Amino acid sequence: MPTIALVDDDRNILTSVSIALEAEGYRIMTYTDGASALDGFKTSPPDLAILDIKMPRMDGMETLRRMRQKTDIPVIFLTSKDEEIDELFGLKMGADDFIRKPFSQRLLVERVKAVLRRVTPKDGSAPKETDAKALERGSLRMDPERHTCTWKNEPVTLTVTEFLILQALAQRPGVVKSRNALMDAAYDDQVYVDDRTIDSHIKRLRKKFKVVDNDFEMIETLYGVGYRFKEA
Amino acid sequence: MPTIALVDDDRNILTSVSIALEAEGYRIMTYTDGASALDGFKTSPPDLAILDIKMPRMDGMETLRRMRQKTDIPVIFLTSKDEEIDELFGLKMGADDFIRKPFSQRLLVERVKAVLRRVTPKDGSAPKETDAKALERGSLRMDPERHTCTWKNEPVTLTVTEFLILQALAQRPGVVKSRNALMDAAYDDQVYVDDRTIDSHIKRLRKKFKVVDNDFEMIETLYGVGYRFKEA
DNA sequence: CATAGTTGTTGCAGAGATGTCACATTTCAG
DNA sequence: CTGAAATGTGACATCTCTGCAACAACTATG
Repeated sequence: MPTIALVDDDRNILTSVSIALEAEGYRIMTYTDGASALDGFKTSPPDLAILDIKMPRMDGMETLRRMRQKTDIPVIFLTSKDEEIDELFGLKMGADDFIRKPFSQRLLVERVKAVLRRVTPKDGSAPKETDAKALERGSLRMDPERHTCTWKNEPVTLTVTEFLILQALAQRPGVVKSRNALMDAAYDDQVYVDDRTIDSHIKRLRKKFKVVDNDFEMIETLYGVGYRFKEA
Repeated sequence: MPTIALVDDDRNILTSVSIALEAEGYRIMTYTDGASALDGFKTSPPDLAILDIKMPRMDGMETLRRMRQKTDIPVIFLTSKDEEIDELFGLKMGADDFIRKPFSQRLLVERVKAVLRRVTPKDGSAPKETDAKALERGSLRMDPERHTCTWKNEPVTLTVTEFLILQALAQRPGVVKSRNALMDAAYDDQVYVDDRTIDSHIKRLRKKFKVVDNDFEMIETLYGVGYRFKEA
């Protein structure tokens, strides 16, 4: 069963929503502020996060922004009536849904199900690692639809293979990808190339980024393991 | 009679619009969220989809985004007064029309008819891609109804195929279209032509535009990916 | 039926991308 | 510290993709 993270400074909401969702069989993790939530996500990332948009210390927006630097965990925002403006911004940040307070338990459960259904294809098809979704990781931006890539707003021209490899790396910053994993990301199944080929592409990627930023060091090498995109 | 899919979380709208459109003789399918709509489209694709842009907010956009990866079913968005910004975004995503809430039944029916008229050639042949709405992208103007095309107010005479291909490209500036995507746009389903054929048409398009503007460079080639119309 | 216009295909040359190799350099275990 | 293994790097041959032009088939039209 999917795990759902609940982030809200209002403990009443925390408990009531927990009960409602647990009744549906979901596993719930609760946090009272964005910072600790982000912390918790590191060790045990949920399948879905429900964020209160208005929290002390770090609000929902900021929490989402930081989350998006590392993952694509779907997010549902809890908003008040008078926070409509934020929704537009949230949309841009990659929020998946909004629920206006006050809300019924039933509505919430429905929305949660809807988002999860959308994100997880129910048929047994392998969850596509490489989504056609635009990516933003710190100063890196990639848009598969447009086949564009920018670093610190400077355009970087990548070839198809380079694009796919970088995408696979940037998808999960801080996570090591073996050369085989990168091959899977860049080539059709049944196509096998030498390990060292990946090295070449990494070399070319680094080179291209150094042109626009001489201090570019985002692609790290893990001796004997693979490569990873540096965590923000 | 054409089938129209209606996607909105507000059941009042769902029923009232259904009634209005059914009165015109259309077959209606209703969904309360984007996910189930996409699901339904798989088995029975409609001729037109009307999406509420903020079912939950993201859902309209996201639904369209996912639709556009597979089909070119025309889409009309329902938006609120204060969502002007979204229209720009929606246009980028490839929406065909927008209707502001609140709207009259008569207006809605009119728009639906207009979009369907453009998209569906009067004979029973399969609807091609191409939203037949007049298009204006920077200095480019295309009017499918009149089959006219101008660049910087200078007329450019295009053949049917050329027109369709350019239209597909200009529809979403900055977005790469693979040769296959362009074929889908220009030909009936099940018609396959050589990749190089697209190249030929691109060549002819470029040539024709160069006649009126020697510096015309709007059609970009992306090695190994496809073509794209330069973003404004 | 003739003609002008349109369209799909083909071949080729040039440009670009890619995989591999050889060699330099780094890392790591012992 | 030392050697083996892994990685960085530049060069290069190969392969792929694209632009172009020519051509033949096809279509519409009168």
